[in-house]
Amino acid sequence: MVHQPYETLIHKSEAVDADAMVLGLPDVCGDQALEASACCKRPRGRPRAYDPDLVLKKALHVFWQKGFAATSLDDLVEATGVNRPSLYAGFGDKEALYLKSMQHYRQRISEQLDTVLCCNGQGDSLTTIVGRYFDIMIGTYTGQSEHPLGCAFMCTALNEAPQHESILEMLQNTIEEFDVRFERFFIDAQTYGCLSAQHDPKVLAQMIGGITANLGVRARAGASADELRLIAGNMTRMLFG
Amino acid sequence: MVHQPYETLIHKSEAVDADAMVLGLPDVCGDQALEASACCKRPRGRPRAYDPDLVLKKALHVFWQKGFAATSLDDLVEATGVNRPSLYAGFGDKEALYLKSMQHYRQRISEQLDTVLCCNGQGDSLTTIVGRYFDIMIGTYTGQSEHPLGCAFMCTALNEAPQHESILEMLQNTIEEFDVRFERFFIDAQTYGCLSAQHDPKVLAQMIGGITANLGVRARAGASADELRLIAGNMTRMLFG
DNA sequence: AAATTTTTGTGCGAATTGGTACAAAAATTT
DNA sequence: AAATTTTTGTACCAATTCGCACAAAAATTT
Repeated sequence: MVHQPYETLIHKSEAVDADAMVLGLPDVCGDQALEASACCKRPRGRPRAYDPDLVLKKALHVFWQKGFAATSLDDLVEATGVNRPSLYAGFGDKEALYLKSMQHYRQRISEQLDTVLCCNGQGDSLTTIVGRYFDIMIGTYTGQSEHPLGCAFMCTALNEAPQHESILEMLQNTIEEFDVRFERFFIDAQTYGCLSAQHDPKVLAQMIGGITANLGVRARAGASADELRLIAGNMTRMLFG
Repeated sequence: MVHQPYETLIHKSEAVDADAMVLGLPDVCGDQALEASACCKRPRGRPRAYDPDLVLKKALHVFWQKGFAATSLDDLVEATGVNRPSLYAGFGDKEALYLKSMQHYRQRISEQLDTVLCCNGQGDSLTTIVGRYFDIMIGTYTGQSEHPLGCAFMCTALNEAPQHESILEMLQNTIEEFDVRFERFFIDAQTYGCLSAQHDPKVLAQMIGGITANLGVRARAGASADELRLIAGNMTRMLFG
């Protein structure tokens, strides 16, 4: 079996990558992937000349800047330093590579949020925690380039959603994950007495989503991190202050 | 002077179209455009076989669905029924046509909002007016196709902004116009006693922007008009109720 | 009716696109 | 060392891309 990224062939139109992330599956589909993750012993054939995670990071940056459709394989080859057939063998076609890059992005943010978004009633106040959350998002929205790139999901995935079933599903999963995460957070906050029972956690979560969306949009339109922090602060104060 | 859409050649990287809309200039650049708008007498050459506004509307629909980059001129020719050189002569290149289509979209919404977004203290309550605003937006976000297309600006213009100066500027203008409009609305509401002086109109306007963004995103991800109305209602109640 | 002006429509062409065939290379296994 | 397995790199292909040249068509003006 050579040059057959079977993973993408099978799961193409399912919410693979979301599940893959949850299950911790590798996001490379070459033949070396399985054995490499199963055991530390080096696999059989010629070793891969690139670091898959680094490639995904670099690919993400191109997609983030130019969008999915306007990013050519030549762009990706140039940015990653990996030539075309290797990209193909390792990650599947352009769409699969995009999905994996976006999962990379999603997971990176997800891990950051894990360290911050936790309310057990003993740590900082709700507004402090939410403020920290916004700082993280503002950081990713403005810190990728000299020109702020905004939210990768809203700025690139939304555009493709109607034409690419798999991207639409990833988008839906991401929104759902976001909602659930914040709903749980606010429920916890209520049980630990950090938030009055008057508030509806679901609605608050959607509110956070709206503010986040606002920040992501304004960043892409050129707003600086300082401007965004000001906006986020105003919003947070209005909601909880 | 034949087949020279001079308008686009000159103003390419300025915020033409935004100004053009404000000034009421025509969004066709063929040679018949000027005289046709100046006087009702028919211009000199062969008459145009298409209705410019209808073409923009049809072009918008394609851009809205597929995004700017993934929309080919063949798509546009097929959707509008106007062949390639005529599109070119009438509207300029693909980017110019996209900009004009988006201005069409923006103006259409703007006119709808004019009829609703007015607070003189004698009509309906603030929540009623805001509710009507959201109904309009939800209508445009879900009413263009069997599958909801979301917000055309967020879903397509955001994607292109870093690569196309003119699209970025249009985006900035649109955001600015939105903010100003709602800030004024809330200031009026305060002067007429419909809104307590505690609220900051600027922050409230950004809040509305956030909620709107949220709706636009969720629509593109497949949310129905009913779901969106529920969300908008919850948000509105949290802010003003 | 001839001249002029503008739009239309066919058809093309240079460039770019995504994807792949195939042999060489680099590792492990026997 | 020979065989096997996997990745790499060159080169290429068919399809599509955007934009335009040029003549025919349809109107007004002289």
